[in-house]
Amino acid sequence: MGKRALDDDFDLEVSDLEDLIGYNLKRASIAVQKHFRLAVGQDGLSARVLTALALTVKFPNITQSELARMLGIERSGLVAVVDELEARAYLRRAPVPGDRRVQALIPTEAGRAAYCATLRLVRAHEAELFQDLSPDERRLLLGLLKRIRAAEPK
Amino acid sequence: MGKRALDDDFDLEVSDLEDLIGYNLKRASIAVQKHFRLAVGQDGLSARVLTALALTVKFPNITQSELARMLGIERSGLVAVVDELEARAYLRRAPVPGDRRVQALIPTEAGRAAYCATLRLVRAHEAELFQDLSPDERRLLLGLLKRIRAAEPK
DNA sequence: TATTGTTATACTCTATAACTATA
DNA sequence: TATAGTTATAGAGTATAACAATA
Repeated sequence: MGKRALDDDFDLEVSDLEDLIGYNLKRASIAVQKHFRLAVGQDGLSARVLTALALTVKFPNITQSELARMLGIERSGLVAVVDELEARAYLRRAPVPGDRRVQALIPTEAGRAAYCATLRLVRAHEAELFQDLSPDERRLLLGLLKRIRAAEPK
Repeated sequence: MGKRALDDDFDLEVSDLEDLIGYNLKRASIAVQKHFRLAVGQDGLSARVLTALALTVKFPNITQSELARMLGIERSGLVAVVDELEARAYLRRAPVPGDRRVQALIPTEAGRAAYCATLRLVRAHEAELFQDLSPDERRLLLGLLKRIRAAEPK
């Protein structure tokens, strides 16, 4: 057993999973999403459907390709999401004059209302879950997370 | 259109997805995991298999039920993980004298070496990915994430 | 040729329920 | 009856590849 092996053992002592940002990020994200599901309920929108609805409300007439790019998923994966939102009558696929390949996504009044209602639930859920973080700490955390997101590969 | 609707619109203006901690947490986590997979390579351990190996190295003779509880997943989901680690000869399932229901997980020398090597890759990946966060900022982030994890429901 | 939406398909991660062998 | 490990199965969520319609 040479110095190399000893160094390895030392590394094991002083640094493990709990010191990795990625590990803590994932566990924290899972914790928040569990709480999210409890907050929006059994029949509530899933996180990914909510984000799709949010972007449709924010950018009416967005196309599915644009939406997929913003969400960071493939076009193919978005079909089921838009199907669900259309089945709930929260948006409709509308033809675009001038390019018959494209379907514009247009939120309905019910869609906007559902978005506002769900967002209110989610804000309440975050207020409760993060109650022992001060406003300064929340702002700090948000800023750090955005900087990490900005370093995303590809 | 009464005051209620106007308030909703105002809320929409000042607060959207980008202000939610949960949304940023998930996107940041996805970004880090993408980078993680690039760092460990095609044949490298996945994050969940690495965490199982890490806990086996840290707590030799741990049982699968204990490991599942620590990882926050069901016993059933752990079987494939332990199968993979055993197939790689990184650990073995060993009978426990006194209770023939239990299988203790014992890391092999190759398992400890693989854990050290992978952890070194992961630390390099985090050092690169988080290079524009100062040491203070990283410590701060870790602390905030741990406090969020501590609030996990159930 | 390239792009949009779509289908088919598969893989990862996770959960629930039921089985077996023990205790 | 309760527990440990296991199997079978299903459901999200995602990705790749291919296709038809259109540009």
